[in-house]
Amino acid sequence: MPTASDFERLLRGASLRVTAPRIAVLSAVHSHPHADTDSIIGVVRQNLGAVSHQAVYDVLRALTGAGLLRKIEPQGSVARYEARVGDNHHHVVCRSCGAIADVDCAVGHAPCLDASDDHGFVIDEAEVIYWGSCPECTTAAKSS
Amino acid sequence: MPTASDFERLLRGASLRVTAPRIAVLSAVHSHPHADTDSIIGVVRQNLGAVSHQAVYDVLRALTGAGLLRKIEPQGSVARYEARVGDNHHHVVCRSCGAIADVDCAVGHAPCLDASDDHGFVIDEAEVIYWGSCPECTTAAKSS
DNA sequence: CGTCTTTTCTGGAACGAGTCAAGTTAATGA
DNA sequence: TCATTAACTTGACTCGTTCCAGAAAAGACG
Repeated sequence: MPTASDFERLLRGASLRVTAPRIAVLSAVHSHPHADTDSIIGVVRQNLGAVSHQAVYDVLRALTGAGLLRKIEPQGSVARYEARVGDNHHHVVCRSCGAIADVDCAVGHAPCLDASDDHGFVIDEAEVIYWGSCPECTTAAKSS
Repeated sequence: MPTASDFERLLRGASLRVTAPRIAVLSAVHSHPHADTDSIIGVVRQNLGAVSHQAVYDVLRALTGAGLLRKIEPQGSVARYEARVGDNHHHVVCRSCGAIADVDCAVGHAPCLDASDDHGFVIDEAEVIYWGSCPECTTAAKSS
């Protein structure tokens, strides 16, 4: 678990000003991976007291733009953020409860970039979402 | 290009009532793949005259639920629909203009279902979105 | 340390895709 | 043809997100 000064270094490294809300948001996302904006606002307020939702939205956008956070938004879900960046990993999403888990890239380190016919597109990233049922929901479904 | 009676057959096959709005929506999605809801409403109204947006939303949900349409919603885009269903194909999306093209599954017929570590999830579908730049935007970027 | 400039934060209003609810219309099947 | 029930219309409304204008704070410079 990184400390406040780690986050400060991250921010400076991205030439972003160091502010309490930014540290708090970074910390919240690190400790709550895949959290939606509302939860992040909640966690930030627990640590800092009153912070406007606007500030959190701005911070999230700034950090996402700087590559410090990654935004994911599976179908039917609101925007979620995670702190694991730069390692091209993917996600499993549970159809019934919406739980999200990380999955490393299946076939090696970054092979998903091959499409069979790219229609002339220059592809720079492949985003994969696996849909299914999480262990809890699978168990619940069987026992019913 | 399927005809109205083809669509009628599709609807009956899914035990759905055959109504003008449904035929019009099916037809619109077939002729405008990857169209967003608003465009679909526009096309449907061109063919039928007044149709409430609510009706189109209902129809889209019913048809998606019945497996006659597929809903896709890449990040930063509104919901889009397509009529190619059941063949597990994927999409390339242009980062700058939002263009979408179909891509067949890369590694064979349905291999994407393997994740390296599934965390106990039971996976039934892999959804892949390739991000990049379409031919037009690539050319435009180079020449500038 | 104090001032200036720039960026960020606050609070509130606004936006837009999508949903809800109640009543009417029309497709289906007997 | 009639009853049943699914589908459509209308209009208000929710909710995540963004925009705006002014106030506050951070970093730069003398």
